[in-house]
Amino acid sequence: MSSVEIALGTTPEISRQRRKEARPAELTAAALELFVEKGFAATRLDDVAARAGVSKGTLYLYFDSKEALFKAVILEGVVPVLDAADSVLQNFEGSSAELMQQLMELWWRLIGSTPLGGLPKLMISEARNFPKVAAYYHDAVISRGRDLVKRVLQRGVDSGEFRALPLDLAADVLFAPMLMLAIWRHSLDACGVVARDPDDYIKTHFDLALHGLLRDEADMPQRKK
Amino acid sequence: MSSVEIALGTTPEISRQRRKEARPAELTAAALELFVEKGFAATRLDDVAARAGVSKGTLYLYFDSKEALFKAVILEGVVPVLDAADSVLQNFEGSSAELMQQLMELWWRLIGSTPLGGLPKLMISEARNFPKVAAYYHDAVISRGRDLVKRVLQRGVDSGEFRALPLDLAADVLFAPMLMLAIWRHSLDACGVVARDPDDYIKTHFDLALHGLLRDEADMPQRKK
DNA sequence: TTAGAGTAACTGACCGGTCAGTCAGTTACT
DNA sequence: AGTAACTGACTGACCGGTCAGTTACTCTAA
Repeated sequence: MSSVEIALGTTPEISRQRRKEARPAELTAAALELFVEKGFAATRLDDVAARAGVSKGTLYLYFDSKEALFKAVILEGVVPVLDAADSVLQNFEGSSAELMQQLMELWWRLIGSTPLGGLPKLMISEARNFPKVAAYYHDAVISRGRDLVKRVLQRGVDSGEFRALPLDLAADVLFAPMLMLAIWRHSLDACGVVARDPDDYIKTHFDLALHGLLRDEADMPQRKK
Repeated sequence: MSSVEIALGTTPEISRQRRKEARPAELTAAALELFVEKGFAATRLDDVAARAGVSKGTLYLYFDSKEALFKAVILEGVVPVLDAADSVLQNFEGSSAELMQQLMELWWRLIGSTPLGGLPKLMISEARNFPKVAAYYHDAVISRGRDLVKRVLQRGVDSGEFRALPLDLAADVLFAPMLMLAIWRHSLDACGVVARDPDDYIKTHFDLALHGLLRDEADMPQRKK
């Protein structure tokens, strides 16, 4: 017994007491993966528990029901990252184009490319089954994210860097390709179909968002034609 | 009995014989709605049958299993529209910008805004549960759609109208906002949250796609600063 | 230091409701 | 009378949720 503890090293308190604190996060992490992979209804709680290394009974020590687990998965996730983004925006010095790029890369690094990147797919799939949770997610994540993008756009418009555009609409349009990239990864890409390179994709998105498809109209007529 | 038939009008063959042909489409239409709303696993076949106005037993006269019904829902849908788009592209005379706008509006009118607009959400949600179906959908719909967009882009590049860009990536980036618009409608929008106006959204997307965010760089320096 | 009482954390067999899938029987048409 | 189309009660597997029992740890007292 005690020999085992010693063999494990200098953290004998890791068992039981300590696990009790870690368990909820372990369980929601396992649940996030499986909900994203299979959907809420098709995920069995036995599997969630097994992936977290416990039995189903233990799961019910920490969450009242499958739905409570789902809520916890959604609620725990993203808010701190939005705070981080907020402060980046606050303190940034430089062009608004650079700022926008920074924020999109931040999002991809901290959310899109991590397990949290499954949340958009999950929320989209289940919104109509859990309208209350969807409403929370909308207020706490979506509209806050949209505001963030809008503020970047406004900053660019104010400085004369960006054209004036309907901010709400432009924010959604500009973020849509990022969301689709994350969604792709957790749906068709995950069953061995494509695999575009995320960095190239983001680069192209950014190039298009800034300059558009058209060749520069101002010097088009001067050249020829 | 026969009085009922007469009362119903001039199509007495509408019952039985005639219905037998119509049934599969009625059932897949009902199934599409419910699969999109609730997801595949959470949809009960009793409900599908009820929405199509028949009993569950009848459903099994036309489809071997729930999974077969799902496949039918996916397979029947979109291919004819892609053919239509193909021929628009073939015969179009005018700028490539106009062509692209035409095709996106066509897509929105014939797919995005109709019940078929739920397919992207459905396929995204279920791809990993039905990798075979996902592979078919990828080949028959996605990569064909992407090729379509790529050909429009190539046309624009050839005529000197568009800048040269990586076509695969640009096609995905440009279509992403359209997909997100359709997905939105069937997830968060459907539980009374937002409701951006689709026409305005598409207009903004198109404006951005062509011109980008930046004010025209060519005459920026000339003006001031 | 250690026996052993006390307890927090965890387990997994079990229960009951739900639902995909079946089929003997019914209905509506020829 | 014959039959194609349809029905809905039924069944068995599955899974969310429960709880009596087990394990691993702590604390106390001799």
